[in-house]
Amino acid sequence: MKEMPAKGSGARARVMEGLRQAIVSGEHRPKQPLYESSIAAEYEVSRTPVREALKQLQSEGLIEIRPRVGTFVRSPSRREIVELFELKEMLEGMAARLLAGRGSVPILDQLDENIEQSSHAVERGDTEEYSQLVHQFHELLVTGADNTQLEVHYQQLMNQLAYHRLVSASLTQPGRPDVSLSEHRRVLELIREKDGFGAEFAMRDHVRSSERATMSADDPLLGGRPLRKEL
Amino acid sequence: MKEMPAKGSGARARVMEGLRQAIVSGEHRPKQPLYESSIAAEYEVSRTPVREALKQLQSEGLIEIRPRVGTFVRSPSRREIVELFELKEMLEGMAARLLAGRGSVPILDQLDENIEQSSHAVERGDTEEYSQLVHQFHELLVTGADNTQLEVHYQQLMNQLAYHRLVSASLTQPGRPDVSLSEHRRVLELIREKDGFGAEFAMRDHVRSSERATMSADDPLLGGRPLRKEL
DNA sequence: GTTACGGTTCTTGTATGCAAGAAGCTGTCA
DNA sequence: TGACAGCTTCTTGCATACAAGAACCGTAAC
Repeated sequence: MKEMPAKGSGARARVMEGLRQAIVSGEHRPKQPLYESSIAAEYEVSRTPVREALKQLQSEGLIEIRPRVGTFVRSPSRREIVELFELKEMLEGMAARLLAGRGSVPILDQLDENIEQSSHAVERGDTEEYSQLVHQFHELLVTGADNTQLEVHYQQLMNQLAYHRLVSASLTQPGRPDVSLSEHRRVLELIREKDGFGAEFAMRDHVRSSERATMSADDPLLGGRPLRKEL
Repeated sequence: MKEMPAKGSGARARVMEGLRQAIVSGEHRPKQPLYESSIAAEYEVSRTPVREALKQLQSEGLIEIRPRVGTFVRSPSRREIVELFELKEMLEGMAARLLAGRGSVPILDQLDENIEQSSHAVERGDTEEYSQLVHQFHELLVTGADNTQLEVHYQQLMNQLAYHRLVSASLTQPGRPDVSLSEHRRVLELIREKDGFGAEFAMRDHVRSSERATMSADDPLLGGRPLRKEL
């Protein structure tokens, strides 16, 4: 009916990308209802592609569809967050080990560059900038592992966590950025030394450390209360 | 239109469950086309719930939808299989470690029982029976870790691998069942001793050992050719 | 005040019709 | 014989109409 081609391929893909972005970024708050008809109107498509997109997002754990009732943005419980961090620890540890085993690849230079920029950001006390660099560091690591399946599961996991929101909150704790940065340095060092298991465990330690910092921080989108009190 | 209630809830759930089972079990062979209209007719529903089910199965990596062309059962490439095993190693290692950390839980007795039965099956040379017990052992381990997120990712991974098919093939190699069983014993032993990291690494070693056996075995559903030659 | 009941109005679930694009076939021409 | 253009016939993609169930609100009885 409408001939607006918009972006890439079909209507469903467009809707899914838009919704996922909106949910992960926090634009759509947890528990918020998502009406098929509203979304359809917003994207100027019919309900059919919207429904298909919603079903896929449900598979990814981002939303919850209660039959004949409604669709809602899902917010992980405290227990789920702990579980997701446990998984994150394994996946990122795996990434570090695999990357160490790949020898010298260009991505290592990007990681060096990241550490360099992070160092400056921390010195300046620019937590917003550092927060993004942290995100990039972890992304580079997982990408550099060169394992597509790992990447897929990792992305799904991170979407559920709405990770960048959490980490931003954790970095406001005094001293946390310095600790975080030195842990990043240590991981990269071991990767450069091709010490696979050393890198894996340094990374796993780092994730646990980051988890502790995150869980004791306040998340502004969860009502500003510490996560440790949520459940 | 038809009032056959069949199983549980809605048409989509029924179709999805049926299709997933058919694909994972090998009833639908790789590369085989799946026509929406045929499936709709088979389940006596319209194309709409079928389409939604297919989209979800695509998210899980079981099928591939080529727009305006058709839907096909996906078969992982050799590279993907290697990647999936690398993930499996981490996830099952994690499960063993978590289970060791839980202390004495009833599931440990089920694992003992499993080892007991496995022992008899191996002695009798009943590889079919042992194959199922292997499957159960790994399932029990992951379930016993008591981490829902882990379970979800694990199940998704195993569905993609069509794991039980692969493992059946690997167990036909002479001596393999004995090695496999003794590795299972070792893992459970370390779990009983509450040695988390010991259990994790014993399990990871076991998965790698199992991977090597699998990759050199013939898979009857992949044309009977060794996987190592596929790509 | 509280509770039970009925109807209204939402929501999502499913069926169906039509459009768009891809693959393959067929006939023609060089 | 080989190649190419056009058509036929498939497929999925999307839009729309209708059905079914859930939540909610108002009313009446206790």
